[in-house]
Amino acid sequence: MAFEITCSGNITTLSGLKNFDIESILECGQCFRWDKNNENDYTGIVKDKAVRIVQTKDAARFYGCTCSDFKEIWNDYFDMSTDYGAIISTLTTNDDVMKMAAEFAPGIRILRQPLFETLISFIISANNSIPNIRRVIARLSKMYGEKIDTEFGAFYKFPDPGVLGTADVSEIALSKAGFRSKYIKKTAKEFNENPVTTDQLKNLGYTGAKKELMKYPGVGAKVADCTLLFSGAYTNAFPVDVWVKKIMEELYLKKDTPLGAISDYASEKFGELGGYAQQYLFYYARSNT
DNA sequence: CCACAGGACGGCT
DNA sequence: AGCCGTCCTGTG
Repeated sequence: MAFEITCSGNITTLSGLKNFDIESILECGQCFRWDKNNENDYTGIVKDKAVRIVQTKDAARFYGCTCSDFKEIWNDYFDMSTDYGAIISTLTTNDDVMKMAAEFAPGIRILRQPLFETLISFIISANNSIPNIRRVIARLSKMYGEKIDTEFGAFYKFPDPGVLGTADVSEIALSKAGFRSKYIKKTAKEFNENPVTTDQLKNLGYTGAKKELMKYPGVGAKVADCTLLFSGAYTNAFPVDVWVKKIMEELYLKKDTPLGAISDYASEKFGELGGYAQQYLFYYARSNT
């Protein structure tokens, strides 16, 4: 690995980081459960592990994180084994648009998040705003997730499929998920009765995995692509939402290009790196338009 | 009061 | 197969 790890009890420090900017990573729309305490200072929970991360330049300190926690959870979650410098280098060759987008936020990384949490989170994201998505997920976790107390606050685990799958839709609706409440319940129920793993999705191939996810109620092409990308299953997944549609039409294509045509173009142009390209473009579009 | 937000669904043709 | 009205909730 290119960076160095120093462990001291409950604190793990990374130094010599490249292409790692905690704000870009946590606020580029791929995750919804991190809270900003200060500049470059975030707390969050993944599975049953809560952590506080404070970054200064090319170093990041993880509080509430032992060396084995980092190796078991966070190293994979933050995709630390991937060389983002090489990805940017490939994407920006002969492509001034990608050059501009990647230079805007070279510290973005694609998180490898738990599959069920990612699936439900992006069902909630349909026709919804990020602040509202965050509130709904926080309420569901508090209602149905196990409480985890730490030195830097209380956290709630993301609910298990069995719990969400057996809850009443009217009760789930108290989270303000609206018309998505019935999708949350049904998808959780189906997932619990027939669990799917990231490895199983990888064995299906991208197209097969996407079709499999689209069997769940509330999951269309965009939600399926987000789930495949942000759970670490397929880096070629290229979610096309209104922002990506807009900037792809503006910078590469022309107005009123159908969603499917944008997907095809991205697949042809970016290939296996489509997901990374999507994040640079998305973050650039959201921040500059 | 109305428009619209980081889509999916169902009922049309 | 493609088009289009509708859908909870929060914000402007």
